[in-house]
Amino acid sequence: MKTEAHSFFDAVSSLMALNAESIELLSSALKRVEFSKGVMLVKEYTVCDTIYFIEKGLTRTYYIKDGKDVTDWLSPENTFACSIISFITRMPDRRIIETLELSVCWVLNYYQLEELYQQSHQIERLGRLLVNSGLIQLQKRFDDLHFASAAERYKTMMQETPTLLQRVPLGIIASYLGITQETLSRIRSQI
Amino acid sequence: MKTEAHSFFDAVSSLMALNAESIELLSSALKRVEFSKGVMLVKEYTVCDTIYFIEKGLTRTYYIKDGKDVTDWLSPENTFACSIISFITRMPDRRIIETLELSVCWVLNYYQLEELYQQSHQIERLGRLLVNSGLIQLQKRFDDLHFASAAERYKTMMQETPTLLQRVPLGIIASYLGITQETLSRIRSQI
DNA sequence: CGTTAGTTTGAGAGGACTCAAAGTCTGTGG
DNA sequence: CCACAGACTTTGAGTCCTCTCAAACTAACG
Repeated sequence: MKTEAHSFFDAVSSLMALNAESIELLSSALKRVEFSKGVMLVKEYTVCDTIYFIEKGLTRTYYIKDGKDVTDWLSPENTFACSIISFITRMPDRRIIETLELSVCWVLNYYQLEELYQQSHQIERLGRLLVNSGLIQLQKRFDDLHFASAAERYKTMMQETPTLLQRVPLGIIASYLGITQETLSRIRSQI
Repeated sequence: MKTEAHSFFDAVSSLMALNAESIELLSSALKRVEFSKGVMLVKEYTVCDTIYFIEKGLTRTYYIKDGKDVTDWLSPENTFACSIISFITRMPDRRIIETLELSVCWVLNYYQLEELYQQSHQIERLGRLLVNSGLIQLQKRFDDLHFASAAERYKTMMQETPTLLQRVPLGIIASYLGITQETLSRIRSQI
């Protein structure tokens, strides 16, 4: 048995309790990998075969729209990074994932995960619950973008993920919030 | 065995093949209900205990933000309607679901579904795949809202769901797209 | 045929954008 | 330990998109 992936199991324990067999199966599928800052984990227009659980560090998922850099998602420690549309549909996607800091990840391969789903009802359930929680997070960000002003969105982020604001460059935060960096700078100066 | 829920099984067949047992289990859990136009299926600030599969008709999910009506989701035939955050988290949510047309639905109760998940690995898998496809739809709308102009969003909708534009009042479409109805009216007059 | 729901049009205000330039911070090499 | 380069942030001016408020118009329904 490999080194136990503590942080991964800690994180998913809030969703459900796993029995020894499931832990064993997952442990042998999870691989620990370290990446230095600025490494591209998923390339543009490729099929994403990997889920990254971030034990330490930070990644961002972004794409290029009309020559401009759009930050889709930020994944700090104890969260997941994945080019989710590509992972699910098995089609290439424009999303790129890169590390913003030196990062330690537990990686899970698509085909291995599919096998685990076949073998284990419990892991299939865990998969469902993980997607559930992803859906909720996305829905919350969607609501925020839907009818909140730039300043409201920034305030939401100050409440929800204040640490990210200190670790991530302003331009990336701005794009994550759906505004320009000049606008964000001005919002910030008024608070 | 109850009347078979043809349209439901047709819709999910693209996700996976179900064996006879799963079909039997789901059939006995699904209940067919008709609602006239303008009926509230889920009330504001309640826990949503039901998934609605729309066989015929149309619902919208919306909430009131600062006294204004925000349309979150539209569910035409062969899609699902659910106050998803509430359904998953079991917490009350501001989202309201109402019918916009006379509608025929197959309804699935939260607790019955949980039982089915316990009993059947295959149904658990179906649940996971359904959430997957919900996540993809939401991600696409999120992308659209993130860095596309009002006109671009309208054009996307013309491509993706043109029939909705003819069935749903302009004010609701506008709010679904995250703009005011006056702006949408002006965009439309320029095309 | 009147009432209500839905849509369009107008004028003015304001938020966010673009382009441009000036600061500020930080790490590295001399 | 300083100086400089490159990355990041702020500030300014002008423009444009979208909003608000108000009013007129149109369609649908009982």
